[in-house]
Amino acid sequence: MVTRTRFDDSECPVARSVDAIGDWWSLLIVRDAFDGSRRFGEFQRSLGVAKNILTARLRTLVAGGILESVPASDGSAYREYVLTPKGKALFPVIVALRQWGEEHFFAPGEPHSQLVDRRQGHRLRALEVRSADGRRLNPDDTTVHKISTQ
Amino acid sequence: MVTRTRFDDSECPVARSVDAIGDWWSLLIVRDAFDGSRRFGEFQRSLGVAKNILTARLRTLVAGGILESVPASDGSAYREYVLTPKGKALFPVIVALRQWGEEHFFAPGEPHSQLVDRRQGHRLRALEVRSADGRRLNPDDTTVHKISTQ
DNA sequence: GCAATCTGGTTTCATTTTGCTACCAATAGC
DNA sequence: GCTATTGGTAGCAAAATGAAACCAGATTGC
Repeated sequence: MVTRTRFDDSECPVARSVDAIGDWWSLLIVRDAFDGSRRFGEFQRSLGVAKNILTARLRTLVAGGILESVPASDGSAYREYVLTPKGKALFPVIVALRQWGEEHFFAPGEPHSQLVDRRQGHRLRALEVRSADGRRLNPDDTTVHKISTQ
Repeated sequence: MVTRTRFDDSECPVARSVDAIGDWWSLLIVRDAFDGSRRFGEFQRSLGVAKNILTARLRTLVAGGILESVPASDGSAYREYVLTPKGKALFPVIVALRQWGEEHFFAPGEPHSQLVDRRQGHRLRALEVRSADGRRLNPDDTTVHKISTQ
């Protein structure tokens, strides 16, 4: 699961990312973690996922360095799952998925949960893909160099 | 598959997005489409996926309005699969996944494919989550309003 | 114009993953 | 101590996945 080299495409960063979080539950677990869920039971109630599946996903995410298992913050003997820096770096991915979903899966005016700026309570600005010198880029303005040495 | 209300979380845009593209192959198909793949055989060779699975995924993506089946651009009788506007709107998602992958799954100097600005051949700027008034936001600077009427 | 090949699938079947339910040990509350 | 909650595991049925064989229509070579 963690090292799943199913095809010869592994020099692509997108493929490695998808390998790490590209299944139905993992992304939603990460989303819940951003929303403040920490405990096994919180994830389980929020997602309605079977417990054995949740166990497996949490283990994979911990093994992948996306979540970390830490002592519970309430002083009890239980554990909590919190995002590592690597996990927090998924923020733009979650925001991108959220904005795409808002735009394409809800009728105008249809209610949905909303991610807002804590300071002002406003919706976020739409993500923009930009060049190194700051121009806004559309898909057609970019191209993939097959291999590069960073 | 298209309407898979597996849990009561469907007012969340992230969940609907993940429902549409959140499996291993769909995101990679979309990535390939951004990279210029159009034909069944191109996707199949690029991904190494079983043909029956690819058939199913392409059908789901077309049904979801992400890809569109159009007559082949070379004048032959075959079909091609191209991104719809809704599919092209996934660009920030793919870029976010790519940048996260570059950052966390490659050793410094390890070669990988790279998405570059076509005009200058430079790497893209890292995506930034910003508030409506332009401040850069970290995960902790945001919060989720459970329900909102757009 | 005919055979050979290529494209884009479908079918079949074995394997893997998922998900539901029941169960269970350790902890917490009282 | 007794009971409820937390955080799992075990067993099993159903669904998804994947490999391989097969196939029809389009295209190419000659």
